[in-house]
Amino acid sequence: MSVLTLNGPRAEEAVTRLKALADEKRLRIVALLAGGERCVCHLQEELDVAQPLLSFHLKKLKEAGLVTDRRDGRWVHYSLDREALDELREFLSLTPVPPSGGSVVPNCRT
Amino acid sequence: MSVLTLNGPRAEEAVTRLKALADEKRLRIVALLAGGERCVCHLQEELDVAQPLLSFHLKKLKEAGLVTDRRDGRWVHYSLDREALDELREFLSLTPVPPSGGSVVPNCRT
DNA sequence: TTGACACATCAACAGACATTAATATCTTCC
DNA sequence: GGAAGATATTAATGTCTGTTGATGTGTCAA
Repeated sequence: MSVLTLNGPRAEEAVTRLKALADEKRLRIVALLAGGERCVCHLQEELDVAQPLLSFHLKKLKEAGLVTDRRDGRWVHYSLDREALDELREFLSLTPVPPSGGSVVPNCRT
Repeated sequence: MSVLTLNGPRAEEAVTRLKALADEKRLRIVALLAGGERCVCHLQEELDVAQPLLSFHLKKLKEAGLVTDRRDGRWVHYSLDREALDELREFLSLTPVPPSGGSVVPNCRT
């Protein structure tokens, strides 16, 4: 009975990534990065957000593995990790779980 | 011009749904419902979670439009709204945003 | 080396969220 | 009608998260 209980590292990672995306500002950051690499100053201008706050959000996305950063002199450039995003989308395809025929369910006959 | 700033109702809805999914218990609920309709008592048994807490999580999912409920006598059966989930997955395909060629970006030449 | 710039981190606070226990609502059965 | 079962709601509480202002770190240029 391969019941997909959805525990384990894959689910944990998915929750982390979903949490990272479940914020309007971070979603806009990701949308911008979907257009290609952007430096922080660029993002700051586009999003009209305080610099420490932007740094905070970028850190969240980075910790979730959704973006990567690259230092170039004074500037730091962020990119979207498309593979990570695709992984998440595939995860949300949710392979069906058959009703557990074995266990005795209370009264309802579902 | 057509810069996908990712505001508007679609993004709002996406954030709501992502928030709803960004929780381990709710993700497990959704995974179970991916196998078909389930009554609350069934979910309660499978998830080993207090009844009011389960009710709370189901409400979140319902408010996000990810599940629907159906009363049958004493029991309430929940189902996954596959269409809503597919919409979200499509949303995460993130149509690329071209770098804003017009605006003057500070110093970096990204 | 000094100052200016780009970005990250820290400390503190406010609001949001998950959890629990108690209670309410709705339905069925006697 | 009254009791019992299934589910939802409420209030109270602790924890997490987003936000802000101050400060730290790394890099370039003079």
